[in-house]
Amino acid sequence: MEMNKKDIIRLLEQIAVLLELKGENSFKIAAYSRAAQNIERDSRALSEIDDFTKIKGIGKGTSSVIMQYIHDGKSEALEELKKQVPAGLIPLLQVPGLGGKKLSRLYQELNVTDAESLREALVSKEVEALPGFGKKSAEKLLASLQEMGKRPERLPIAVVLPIVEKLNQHLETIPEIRAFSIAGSVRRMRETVKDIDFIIATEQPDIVGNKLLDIENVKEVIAKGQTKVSVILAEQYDINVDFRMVKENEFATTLHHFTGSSEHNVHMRQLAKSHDEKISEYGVENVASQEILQFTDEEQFYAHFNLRYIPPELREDSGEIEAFAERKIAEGLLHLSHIKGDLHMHTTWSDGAQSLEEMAEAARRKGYEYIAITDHSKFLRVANGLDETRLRKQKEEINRLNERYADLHIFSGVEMDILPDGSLDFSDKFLREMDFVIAAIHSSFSQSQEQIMTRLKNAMNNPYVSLIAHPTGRLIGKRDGYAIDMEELIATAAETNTALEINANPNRLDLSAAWAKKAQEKGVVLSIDTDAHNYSMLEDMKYGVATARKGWISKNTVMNTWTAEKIKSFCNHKRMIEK
DNA sequence: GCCGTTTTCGGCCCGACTGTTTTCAGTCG
Repeated sequence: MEMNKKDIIRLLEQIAVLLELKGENSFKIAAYSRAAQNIERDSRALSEIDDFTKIKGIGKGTSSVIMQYIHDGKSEALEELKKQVPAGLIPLLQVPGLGGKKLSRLYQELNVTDAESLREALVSKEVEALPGFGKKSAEKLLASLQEMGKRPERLPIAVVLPIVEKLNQHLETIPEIRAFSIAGSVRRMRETVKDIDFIIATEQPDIVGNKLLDIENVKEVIAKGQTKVSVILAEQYDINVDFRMVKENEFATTLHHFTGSSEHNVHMRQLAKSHDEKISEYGVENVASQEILQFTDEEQFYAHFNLRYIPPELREDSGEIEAFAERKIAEGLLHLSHIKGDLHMHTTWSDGAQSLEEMAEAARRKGYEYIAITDHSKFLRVANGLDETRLRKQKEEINRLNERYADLHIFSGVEMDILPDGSLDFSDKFLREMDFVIAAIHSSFSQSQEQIMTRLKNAMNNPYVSLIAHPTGRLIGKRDGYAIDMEELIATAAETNTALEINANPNRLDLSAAWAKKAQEKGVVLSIDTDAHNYSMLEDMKYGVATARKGWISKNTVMNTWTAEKIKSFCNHKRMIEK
């Protein structure tokens, strides 16, 4: 069996979960998950790693487990654990209130092996008779067992962002709030999130706490105290929202703490510890003097540790703490204010809601220097795709607008379909008339990887195609996208001078942060575009930028931070060399 | 299980909360 890194990572993670269920020493468990993490983070392919013990966090033990797995195609350590721990216990780790230790005891003493046998043991009151458990915990467990499976464990960020927006507006109206901020994985711009966290600075937690309960769609109040209000909102799905209330001088450290990731926090705390300091959500304590330092904002907090401000998107403990000790990386990182235009949007000519002129006016109001109008091509009938005649007509209108605007340049573009047979929707002869050609797949998603790659490579090898839109076709939490060999796509993009898109629509975020990072490493140019079908979708740019930042993308990599002139020469360059 | 100018043992991030306990273990973020 051909083994890859993902297999190794899965092996180590499986071992960690099974050890947890055995109630093993938590540091041993952590050692396996850390090993998995560090392998994932290592940019080398499996075949390029000759000595695993050279990777941090991997010693003799883990290394020999890995080597045996690679050599034999199976792992004795894993098989042994699987014999000791029933597979049905694994999903039960997700039940709130159940960790490895308790589950392990339920298995050993009551022979609980899956959700059904747990339910039986709860109903028959065997669980509450067990020392360390009790009536109350049994009731809670039964309740959360019923809730399980009613909704996906993590929600796509696109589902959550509008709710966060609504909460932001509600918090704005409470005068007793001195400052507030979203925290948690939403602030870090993870693709999926479990709950919503807000940090609130206030001197009047009682009043604020009451006003928080006025939020629309509160279905249940889980907790309401001096420091924390926790509610469940009944939105499209039920979602848990935690509000943490602290004093103003604790706000920065609390925000940092609850923004996470927990791996980032652990690393920061290790750093502090090496200076004889202790980080908690309330401040940084000097262990010797017991003096507690507080900060007016996160910038100061990081500065205390001689670090540049690390943006939330990067806080995943993937090397950011070392990197932001340097000025260079912090300053090269992309920022929303660097974006000069949007190179992918639709109008009423195809399936957009606003006219060409309306979209142009909206872009001017945003202060953009340029946009590309990229309506669908003729193949996409359902979207009223444009043929050659209509595109030429549209170009006339664009020319008229370009004459009128001194402050905005409009590229006459098209989002051209890559057809199922691998051909393109327009001839080279016609494409030459267009300023900016995007190619994209909108059909036959279920083709083999070979067919999909042939289509994409045909498009990238075309001298007039400057950009591949939403390269994987995924919809987060809804659709995986087509079968694609990303390494090959990135290599071809680099070879052919074709840019790849980070589609900013929060349902897509395609390329993902991780792939965008790989693409940048290989020298591929990126474009961050909203694919807007109406005014308000132009505002999605911030999510695209956040995704790029999560992938450590620097300003220079992104073509829509360039001048219009530079974009023109990028497109022309490809046309020249490939003629 | 990993790690080490306090190196072969004894740590490993910190604090709150909960329920079960007479002083704490387990879970969570």
